Amino acid sequence: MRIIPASFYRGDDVESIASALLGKILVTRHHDRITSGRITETEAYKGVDDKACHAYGGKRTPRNEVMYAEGGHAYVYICYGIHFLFNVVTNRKDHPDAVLIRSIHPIAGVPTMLDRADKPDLKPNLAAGPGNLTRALGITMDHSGLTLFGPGLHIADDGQQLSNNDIIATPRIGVESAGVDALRLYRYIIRGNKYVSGRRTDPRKA
DNA sequence: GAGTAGATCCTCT
DNA sequence: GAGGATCTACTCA
Repeated sequence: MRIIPASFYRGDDVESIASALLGKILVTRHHDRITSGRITETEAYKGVDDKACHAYGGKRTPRNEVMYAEGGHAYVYICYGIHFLFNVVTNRKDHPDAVLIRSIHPIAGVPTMLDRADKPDLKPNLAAGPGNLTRALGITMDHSGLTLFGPGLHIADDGQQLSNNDIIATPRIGVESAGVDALRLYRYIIRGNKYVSGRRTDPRKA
């Protein structure tokens, strides 16, 4: 198991990076409590040209400033006032691409995750969906701006390989206000994996 | 099993 | 003051 190097995040093809992150291991350590899980669902957000992206049109605010940092940083923000959402910043400095990590398959520290999520036993939704994921892993605004190579937060590769057949691309969730950009196949999930957010309504049906 | 509505509060305009 | 990259419980078939 090795920590993914900075070069992995600094390419300019955020779609490739988003699909390549599937199967990798996301690890957090907080007060010596280690929690980790295999990434099963991601979404690509393609910088200034993507209407669903916080940096669309070059928008730059204190909140999204981290997106303009060099690839390999964590971008965490609060959504709907209650959920933390965890993104991986990609591309070079001043190119604000990001990959939203939506779901993991819990591996290490399951009791800790259950404790944080206030759930009695392990179910597929323990860390499925971006809000549930950050809650289970203990990710908060304190993690925003950190690099993904430190002891408290990193993404590792345990050598597992996924073929193109194992990966499904779908439209992203919850971004219908982004018009045609909402239809782009920028969401990636592992085929047949239970540990994926189970939103039951398709935002495109309307 | 599928669809709907309410909770909740930060950020930006 | 409006809107948002969500989640969960509830209702209905």
